Amino acid sequence: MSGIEDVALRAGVSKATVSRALSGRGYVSTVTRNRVETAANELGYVVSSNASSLVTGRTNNVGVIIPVINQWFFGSIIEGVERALLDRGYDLMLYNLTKNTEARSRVFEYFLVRKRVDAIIAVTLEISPDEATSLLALGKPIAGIGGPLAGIPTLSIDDIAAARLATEHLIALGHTNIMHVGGDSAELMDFHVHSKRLQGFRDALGAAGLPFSDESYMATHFDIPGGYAVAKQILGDPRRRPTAIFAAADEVAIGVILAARELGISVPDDLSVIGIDNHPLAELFGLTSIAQNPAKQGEQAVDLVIRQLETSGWTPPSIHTMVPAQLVMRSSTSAPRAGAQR
Amino acid sequence: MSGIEDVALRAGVSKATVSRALSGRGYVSTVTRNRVETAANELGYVVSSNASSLVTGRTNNVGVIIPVINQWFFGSIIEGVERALLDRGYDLMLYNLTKNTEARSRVFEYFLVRKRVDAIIAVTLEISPDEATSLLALGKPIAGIGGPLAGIPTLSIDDIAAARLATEHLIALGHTNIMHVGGDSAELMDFHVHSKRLQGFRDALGAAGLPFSDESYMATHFDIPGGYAVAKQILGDPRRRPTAIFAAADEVAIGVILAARELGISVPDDLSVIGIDNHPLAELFGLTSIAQNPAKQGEQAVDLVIRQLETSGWTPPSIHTMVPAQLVMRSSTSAPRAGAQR
DNA sequence: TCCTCGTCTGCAACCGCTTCCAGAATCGTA
DNA sequence: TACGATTCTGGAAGCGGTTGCAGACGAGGA
Repeated sequence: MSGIEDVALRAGVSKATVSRALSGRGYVSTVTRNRVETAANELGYVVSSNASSLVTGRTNNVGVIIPVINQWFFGSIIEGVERALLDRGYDLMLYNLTKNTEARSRVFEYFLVRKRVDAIIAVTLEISPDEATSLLALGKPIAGIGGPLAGIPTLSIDDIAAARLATEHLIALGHTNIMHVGGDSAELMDFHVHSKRLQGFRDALGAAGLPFSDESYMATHFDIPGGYAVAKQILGDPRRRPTAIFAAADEVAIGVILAARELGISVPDDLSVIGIDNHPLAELFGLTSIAQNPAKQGEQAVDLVIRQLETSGWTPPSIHTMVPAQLVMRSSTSAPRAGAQR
Repeated sequence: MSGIEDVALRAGVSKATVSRALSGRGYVSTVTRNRVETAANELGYVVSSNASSLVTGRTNNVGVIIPVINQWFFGSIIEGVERALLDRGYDLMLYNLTKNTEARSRVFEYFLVRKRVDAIIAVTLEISPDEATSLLALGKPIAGIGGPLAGIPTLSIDDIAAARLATEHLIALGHTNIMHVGGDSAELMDFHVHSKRLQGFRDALGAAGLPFSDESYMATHFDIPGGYAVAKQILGDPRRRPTAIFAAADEVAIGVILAARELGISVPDDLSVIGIDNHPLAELFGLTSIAQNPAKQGEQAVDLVIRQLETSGWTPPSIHTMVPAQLVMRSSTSAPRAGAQR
């Protein structure tokens, strides 16, 4: 492990010049730069990011706080963030923030604080006021996916609009008896999501003059088994069965489709199903969906914090940005069978 | 941002004593320690891990190199690794090593080298000899999940045994016409996996005196659509249809089940299906499987590197360790229908 | 010709902590 | 009482870089 001194010796220059040559800061003549570079290569020299960080105050790390890893939406975000960070020369430090309060407070009180990250990306964080305060108190660039979160710039699809879009699609097809299967608010996702998608659903129903009641909505886990379980209940009673179901996520929708198949209910002839996400499995199930792109949201969040880091003085508006989401039509939705309405 | 000097002043001691008091190394009287601690708390002091790393040479980071994030097996590993690392006071630096050669070499030549991690966990790495050399050259503790990998300790289930176990289960039920759907070797997984699971399949067939031919095996993508697509082919021709399919992964197996359902083939009456993983969705599909626990494998890998880091002189044997995998019986396998054999 | 300015380089002072070393204080025991 | 061992503390030297400052040099302008 050779140090900068060794390179300096070998190149016949001072440490300062080596530093300047290698980092590209300050004046260095071309010939000197080349000498330094070859010397560094020959020695296999690589700067100690610790030493460098110590004086510059920059770690070139970005912390990512995320509540779940093993789920399409979250995994995609991580992939997008990771790629974008590496492209810009930053490393990704991953913190899986579960509801486990012990590990949770440890992240806030211990890990994030030790001056190890330059910026933070918080993904669909259900955050307590205290936690928000500690985050802000770090004085570091932050961006959130999900939200809105007071005081920090966030981005996500417009959940209300997406839900409205999905519902309107069903209404436009002629459905009047539509149910919504949404997220359980105890789930570990930004709780706004669930209420907003429900809100969009209600808005669309209202705008079309369709009734909304307690029976129009059921909550479940945000995954395939969750959708399956609740659909088994909903579809079990033929007299109460809707002609269409809007699921708050594709995974839930797929569970619904599986349940319908098991019950001999044809999709879309007897039941139209629509979800949100455009999950990779949507194609296989012919699932009509509202597409969003979590990987891209990750990249955008990276842009937000990196730009803040690299253009001094610039601060993004602490505002919630809506990214677009479009309808992707497939075969799980169609006009209701004639006479199928109650 | 107060430094150690401020704490020293406030506590009326020297920097050296503050350092000792806070790190718990060396002699410090109880009363002094308390004074230092309250001073530190009052100032909200927290050590700069950079400065500390610079002198100790320890970063308290562990790098994780992983080819895929958004898949159950890999996501689970990350979860397990993350939890185990945080428990031990280490941070997780994530490197998603795709086949993209540019990003790939960047990880090897740039990121891993900058003295930013104390150890490395490599997950199912298809690694070139050059890359292996650079990894070893870092001189840092490494552990791998998957493998074996020359020169580094690795761990995984015994793929041959797991495949044999799965196949033997089918044979014990009375099946004689069994097909294997395995991974595409172009896939981004440790290629050993595919060939080993095929090997275990062949071994079991051979041991039972059953024939193996080109028609006994098909390769596909290691996911649900992959299993679905290939099963559509396999099951499309009733005369060639096996009575049982051993899929190399549960996701593939689920794709097979979905295809079978669509073709009106009853599982398990007309077709038994078994997979490997015990994926969370296995339950929903009643899928019999060989269970493995990737999160736990992640924890074990962490143990391997951390122990190496913390007990000086200790080096784990550069050996491949097999972790257990057991049969989980569900409803997707049964004896073949009488007379169903060719 | 002289001066100014931009380019290039080295010296040395840090960045914030850890740790070696030496000296002081306390303690146990001969 | 004396003395070695043990506990406790501070001074100071780094860890490996970056950067402000100043000096040297060549070129262009007055």
